[in-house]
Amino acid sequence: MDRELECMKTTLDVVCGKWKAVILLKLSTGTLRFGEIKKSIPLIKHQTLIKQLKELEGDGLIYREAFPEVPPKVEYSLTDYGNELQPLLNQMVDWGENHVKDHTMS
Amino acid sequence: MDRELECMKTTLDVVCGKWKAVILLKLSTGTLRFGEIKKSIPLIKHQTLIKQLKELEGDGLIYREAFPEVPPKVEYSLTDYGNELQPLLNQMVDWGENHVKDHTMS
DNA sequence: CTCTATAGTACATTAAAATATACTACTTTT
DNA sequence: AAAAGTAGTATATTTTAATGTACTATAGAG
Repeated sequence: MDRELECMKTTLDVVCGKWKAVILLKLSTGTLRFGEIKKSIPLIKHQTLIKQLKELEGDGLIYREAFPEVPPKVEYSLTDYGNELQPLLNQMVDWGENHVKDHTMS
Repeated sequence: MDRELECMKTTLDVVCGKWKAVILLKLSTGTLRFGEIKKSIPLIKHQTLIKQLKELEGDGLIYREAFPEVPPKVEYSLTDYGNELQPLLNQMVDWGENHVKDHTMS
């Protein structure tokens, strides 16, 4: 088919959840616990975060490590695969930087 | 709030429709008619394309020019604003290039 | 003995996106 | 006179994504 289209679609499918790129961005500075991610993205809903983390893990972009403690402790970090997204993430921030205006969040 | 998050969200909201980035990519090589875009993205549905084009136009990323002919002729092209997305679009293709595998389209 | 803290699960509901189907306008071609 | 071609509109339906609410486990603090 159309190789370029196929490549674009691959990226699009992996990165374009409502908050996925934001989550990846947060993790790009290092490992974070579930609660830390949540706090750093105030508008994300609990269930939504859980779901997107699962999908990102399923796509091999992030790594999940659960510690057998009480209360539970779970750390998330980028895989090498996910790390390769960094230039893209930065580019996204850059474009937004120049075009964010009266953009209201939801 | 969090500036970086806000910028990322701006970009995410504008680019992340199911086919938006693909449409922008197609237009990045020049003006195309509605039917040409449609043919170049075989899996996109008629209504979906119409809707995404409208949203892209509403977001100021593409320009729509309708010619008063019969049958109708409508051309789409990137605005300057949309053109600034090119580095990002290329980056998306690049990442996909390295990670497209058994990716099945839908 | 009760309360707090964390990272979930389970289930129901709502909202949004995608899809399907049918129809339109007007000119040119057959 | 009928058919084809383009870029839509209108409407209904289905699919997917996002939310909301309630509940769980268990150690340590008080």
